[in-house]
Amino acid sequence: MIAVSEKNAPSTKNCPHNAAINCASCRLSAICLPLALAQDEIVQLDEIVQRGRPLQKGQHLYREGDTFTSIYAVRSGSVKAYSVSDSGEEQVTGFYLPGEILGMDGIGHNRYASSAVAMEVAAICEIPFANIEDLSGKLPNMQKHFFKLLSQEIVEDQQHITLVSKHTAEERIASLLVSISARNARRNLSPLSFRLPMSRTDIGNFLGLTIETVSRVFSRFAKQGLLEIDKKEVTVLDIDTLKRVASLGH
Amino acid sequence: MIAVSEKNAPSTKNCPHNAAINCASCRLSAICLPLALAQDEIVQLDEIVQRGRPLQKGQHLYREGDTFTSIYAVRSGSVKAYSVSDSGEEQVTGFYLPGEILGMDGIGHNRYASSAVAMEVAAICEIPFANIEDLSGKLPNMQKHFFKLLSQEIVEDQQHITLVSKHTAEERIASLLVSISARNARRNLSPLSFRLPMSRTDIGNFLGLTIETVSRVFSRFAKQGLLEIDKKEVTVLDIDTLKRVASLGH
DNA sequence: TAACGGGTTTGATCTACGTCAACTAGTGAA
DNA sequence: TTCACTAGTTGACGTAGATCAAACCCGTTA
Repeated sequence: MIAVSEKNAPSTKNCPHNAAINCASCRLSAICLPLALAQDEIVQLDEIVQRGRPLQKGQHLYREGDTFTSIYAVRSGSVKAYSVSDSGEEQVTGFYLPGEILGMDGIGHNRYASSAVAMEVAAICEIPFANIEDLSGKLPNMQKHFFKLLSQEIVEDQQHITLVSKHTAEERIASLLVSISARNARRNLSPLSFRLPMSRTDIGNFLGLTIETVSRVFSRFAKQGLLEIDKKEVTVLDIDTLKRVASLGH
Repeated sequence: MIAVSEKNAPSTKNCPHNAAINCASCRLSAICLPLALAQDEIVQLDEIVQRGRPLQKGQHLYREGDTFTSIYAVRSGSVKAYSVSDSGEEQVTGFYLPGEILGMDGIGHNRYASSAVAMEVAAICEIPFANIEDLSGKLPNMQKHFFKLLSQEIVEDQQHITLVSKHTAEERIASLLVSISARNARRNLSPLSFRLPMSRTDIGNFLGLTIETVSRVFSRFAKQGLLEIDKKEVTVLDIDTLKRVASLGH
């Protein structure tokens, strides 16, 4: 909500984080919401999308318990979602990169079930959910796409359950690296050389490991020649082995 | 698909598993799909619901990879869903009791992402998804309800991730027991005395534990006077402590 | 220049749970 | 009755990863 309420503020038009004026011309259109829509339908989507000024690192997009109003698409930068359980411990529930949608956990109870915070400067598109519901009633493509999106998130979460409940530390971390690599490839970025936007603490929390274990596994992978890692900068040297480790049962 | 294709076979009309002829008169209507619909809308839902002959224990409702056609509501008995990863190991993804909906993981890619098998004799309602999409386009209540259902499953899966990645064996098992107890209460069954429909193996798999650990924790809970357990028959003696253990951070 | 603080790495030790193995209790077949 | 088979329990022991503890790195501030 914060910092994304104003539409198309003139002063931000030339900022790289605001390059897209509309969905049709957005370079992410092939992987983001427009993906499933026809040309004329994208225009209708475009009318309900609100583009705000970029979030700074550490700024929240929404907080757990806030009244649910909108879902969000990442346009640039990256966002992490996390929830805090009754017992007070934090659980990182996801990392969101450009073209990815977050906030859908709020639909079920009209309150966000998690908080979302920028891990670096990030530009976000806000899409009010009431408008999505309207549009979904009119455009079968839109309805179908949202059913699919939600369902896919269920499947991904279930795969993540398998990952954290049945796989070793090495498999979990290889899996995360392969996932980020593939998501970069989708955006035509290098799948072998990239910067991890999240801290070791976030990685550990997301994967159900301690920060020390994360650090040790990175070191071990480097020693084995699978990758080079300098702080957050990763260069994958042997993606095939990494993929094998990632999908190894044990 | 198997065994649920024929509609209202006359021979099953008097079977207890076929007590409901329609959604409006079904004793689960308050917790199942009709929950969100108006009287006249339930009639429309009713027209697309297919009620089949009961599944026997061990029979599959659908299998991972099958073309997605329908979602299912449990009318009696119980069903477990599980998926098999590339690496071959099984992951139990959920247990479904009367009034609960399964199969929604198939929407995303037009194939079921898991298999569903009856854990005991079970009556199932099949609802073709194409009809749900049609109806959702016409009835905003229906669309809204399905968005909510899907979103709630996301939130539950994320809570399950927290459970298996951050909680001890005792907390996980207490949590499962409290969940089953609450779901029984919703159906006006005793929350303190019930039969677990699933095996120790299934419980362990679902919670990311071995069968031995499950067994030991049950024994420990019994020794501490929290419950009595005889094979699958559970009597909860101290639900408050059990709930405390279930939501304990550590 | 030093002092500070957050994020990260590395080593030493501990522990919850997994693994392996033996045993019990049903259940059903012949 | 015995045999076989499956599900569950219990005990002894091993281990992956947690915990505890130092130290390091690198901006920032004083």
